[in-house]
Amino acid sequence: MGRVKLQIKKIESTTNRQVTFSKRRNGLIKKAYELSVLCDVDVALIMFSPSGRLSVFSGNKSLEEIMARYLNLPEHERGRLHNQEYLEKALGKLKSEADRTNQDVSPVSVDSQIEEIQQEILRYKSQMEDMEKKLRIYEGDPWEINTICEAEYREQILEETLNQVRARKVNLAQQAAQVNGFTTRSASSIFGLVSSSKRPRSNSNAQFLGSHRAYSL
Amino acid sequence: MGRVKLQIKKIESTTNRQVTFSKRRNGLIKKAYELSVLCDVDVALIMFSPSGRLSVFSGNKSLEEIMARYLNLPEHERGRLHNQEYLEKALGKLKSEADRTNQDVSPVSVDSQIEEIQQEILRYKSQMEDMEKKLRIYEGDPWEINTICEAEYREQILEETLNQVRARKVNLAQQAAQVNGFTTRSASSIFGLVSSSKRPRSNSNAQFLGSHRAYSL
DNA sequence: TACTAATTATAAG
DNA sequence: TGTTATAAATAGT
Repeated sequence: MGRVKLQIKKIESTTNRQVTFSKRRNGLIKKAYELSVLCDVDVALIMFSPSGRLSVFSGNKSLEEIMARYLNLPEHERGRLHNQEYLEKALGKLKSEADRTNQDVSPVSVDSQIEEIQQEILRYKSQMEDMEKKLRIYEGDPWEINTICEAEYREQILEETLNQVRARKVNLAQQAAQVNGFTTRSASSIFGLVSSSKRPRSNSNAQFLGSHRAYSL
Repeated sequence: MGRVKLQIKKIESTTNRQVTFSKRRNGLIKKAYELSVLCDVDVALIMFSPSGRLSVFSGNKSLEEIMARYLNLPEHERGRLHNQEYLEKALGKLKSEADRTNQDVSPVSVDSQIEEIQQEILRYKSQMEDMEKKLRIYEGDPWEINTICEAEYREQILEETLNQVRARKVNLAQQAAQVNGFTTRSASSIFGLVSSSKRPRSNSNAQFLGSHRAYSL
């Protein structure tokens, strides 16, 4: 779509590429959004421009949730052939090309756009409900727990978190002790010392897979 | 694009929804592909249909690579506000459009509707920020805590919550024991016994119990 | 699945 | 950034 038909290959002109990126990125996100709403599909979309700039979209479920779901899939279900499938289809289509005629006129239905936005708000709502659910684990009234099993589940999560926080406290205390021991260091080196304290390597990507860990806020 | 303008909301007819999904899914993948080539962008796209069927696209880099890059980003760079960004842009467009076409039929004040919606979005935004702040206490990465004081604060809250949950567990266990001791009771009276167990006056972190109670789950 | 009318996206300016 | 002519996507059939 545009004044001329564009070949699908890297746009050489940098500025042109940037402009096109900006436009198409918005278009892609819009399409992803429409698909997620129209067809009730969970969509996750991540884009990294060459300059490293990140763009992201996800539907009602969070990006992390969708990625976790993908990662938890059995290997064979996340086959690597999807792109190829598409490319082959595209090639086939390429073989049978036809042309058409166009007409214009483009009335704008503000109302429908409003509805669109209202839908978006609904999605916000559902995101919030997600967070509510998570928050309930921590802040929810314990007296509303009705099974021992549920109580133990909450207990376990809380214990885990508590242990982590305690570990961090110890870690911070150690750092403080070290800093006290070397007061001749320049402020900058002290700061470097403090901020560079390493966190233990998170094993595997398990950290992303746990339900309540999915959000790191 | 089609014979009629389609409202962006879930398509009710199942078959219709499936057809639309199939078409738009291909369209979206094609767009993603074009963007990745034209602009040399890494794109990752994951879709889960309601029936659980997976569709996937990624550019030259693998999906896993892109996801890993995303997940390794500093927390604050993957904020949850991208949708909002889109939303606000859409609103802005809407407004200017309404202004441009305000000479034709517009019985209901479109502007006021928009303002209303904007207010609602702001409300959501601030509520979500609130919740995120709270959630951070529990789920926030402990390794981002930078002062012992803060660690102790979190520790205290977690301990309190944990104690409450444990108390509730004990309470539930006692109830279970009682029920076992009186199996001749009618089911209804047992149920009454369980649900009527009194809670001690909630102490301490009642401060948190306000906002999220508004929602029932 | 293929067609076509109508909508939507976007390349160029 | 906003506009316009044209290409592309797609809803209904």
